[in-house]
Amino acid sequence: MTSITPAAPIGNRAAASEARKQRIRDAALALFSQFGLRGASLDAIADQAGVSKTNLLYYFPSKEKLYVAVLQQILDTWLEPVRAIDAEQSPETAIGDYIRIKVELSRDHAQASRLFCLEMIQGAPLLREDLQSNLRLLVEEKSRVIEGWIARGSLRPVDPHHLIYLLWGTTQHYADFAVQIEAISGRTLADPAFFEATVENITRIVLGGLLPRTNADS
Amino acid sequence: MTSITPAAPIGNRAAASEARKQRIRDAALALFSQFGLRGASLDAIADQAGVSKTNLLYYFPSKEKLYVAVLQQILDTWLEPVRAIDAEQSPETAIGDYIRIKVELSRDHAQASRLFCLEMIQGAPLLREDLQSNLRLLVEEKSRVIEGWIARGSLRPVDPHHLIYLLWGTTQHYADFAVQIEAISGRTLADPAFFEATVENITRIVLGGLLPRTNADS
DNA sequence: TCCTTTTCAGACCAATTGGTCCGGTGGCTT
DNA sequence: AAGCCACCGGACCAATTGGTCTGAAAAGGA
Repeated sequence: MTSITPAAPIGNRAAASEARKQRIRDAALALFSQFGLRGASLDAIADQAGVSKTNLLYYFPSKEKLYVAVLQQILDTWLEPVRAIDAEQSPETAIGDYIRIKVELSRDHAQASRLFCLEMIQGAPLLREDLQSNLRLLVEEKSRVIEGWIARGSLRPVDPHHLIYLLWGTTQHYADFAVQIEAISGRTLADPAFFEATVENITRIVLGGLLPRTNADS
Repeated sequence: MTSITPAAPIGNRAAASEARKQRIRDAALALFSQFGLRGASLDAIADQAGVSKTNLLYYFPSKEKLYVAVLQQILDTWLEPVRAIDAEQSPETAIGDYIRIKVELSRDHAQASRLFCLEMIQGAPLLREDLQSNLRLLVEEKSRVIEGWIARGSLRPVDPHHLIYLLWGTTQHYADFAVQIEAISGRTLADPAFFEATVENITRIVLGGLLPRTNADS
């Protein structure tokens, strides 16, 4: 409790320990994201992490604690792009940037995206509080930014909530349904051309719309 | 094997039997969609269905068989709206109708949507074949319809695949992430006003786009 | 050096898992 | 009436589960 972690060198001990914990978290993410909290066994996680089950339980005192630890590490990463939305930017660049970053996340942290999705499907028993307070406030804040754009005339009228849901749903889809997408189009976000096409098409639909433009509407 | 099911009256016996099977399937859908294949126990399913575990295993010889039976019942329902897309329709009504039907599905069959999502996240080990053959062909067929619209000038250029993914992802989102949406906006698709707002906003964004219309582009 | 604290693993445990066995019960045909 | 057979449930089983206990290396400070 009163231990002062030595700042500079980080004793070999602590470093190795932290590395082990991270290996365990990574293994847990891989298995939890595939089989869920109840579906993944500690044996399998310990095995994949290359440590004994006892050792795993030494670092994380229970399965649920481990699960929460993994989730927590994800959450911040996930909301970061939302926080970055700024009223000073033009809606074009703000939304365009957001789409690109979210698709990058779907490419680079697909497992995290899937675990988050799993947790939501199950009713988010461990995150509900967080959602109702922090996330809600964040969304309200960004909604006002969007409403500002609309009032200023630089965005056509739309309910900010539904816009945010559409952006979330669309971008997450490329991580969570990667198997389906690969089965259908034979491509993956790992393919740079497909990645760019994804960003480009989503952006074009959301910003420009699908219907041809007549010069007779607002 | 050689039994000929009596067509008209359906003996009390067979009717009760079928009713039981359906109750089991419903219970299985509820629990599988929440905890996944490995996370849901046969005990819990039998309990929720109001039958003994032995009786459940009498109708469905193994857990996996039951799981597949439930999935199969979902698949057709799910692809129905895609099949309905028709080249003769205008893209406006075709896409508008599709969005409305999918949001209705998200409202009325949220559990089915979630189970489908779970299966995808896990890599769809039981559906992979189906995806690579049937679904792929269906998507290719509808892609050509969309390309026809574009060629005809009634739709702005877009990659049909990404358009389909966007529609899937957005509409599914309201079922799979219902908890999140409720935590943030306090509304549910069960609320008719919220349902209409959802359909309306998605349609407006996809068809009309967000950027204000200048009279200086295609 | 000695002693405390951290770190780690093998043996073990009670509970739960998917699934089987056996014995019944009630409807339907002959 | 009689017997066949679809139907159903309680007892049971081997395997796996999350988690504990005991005890020993391996540091690190004195």
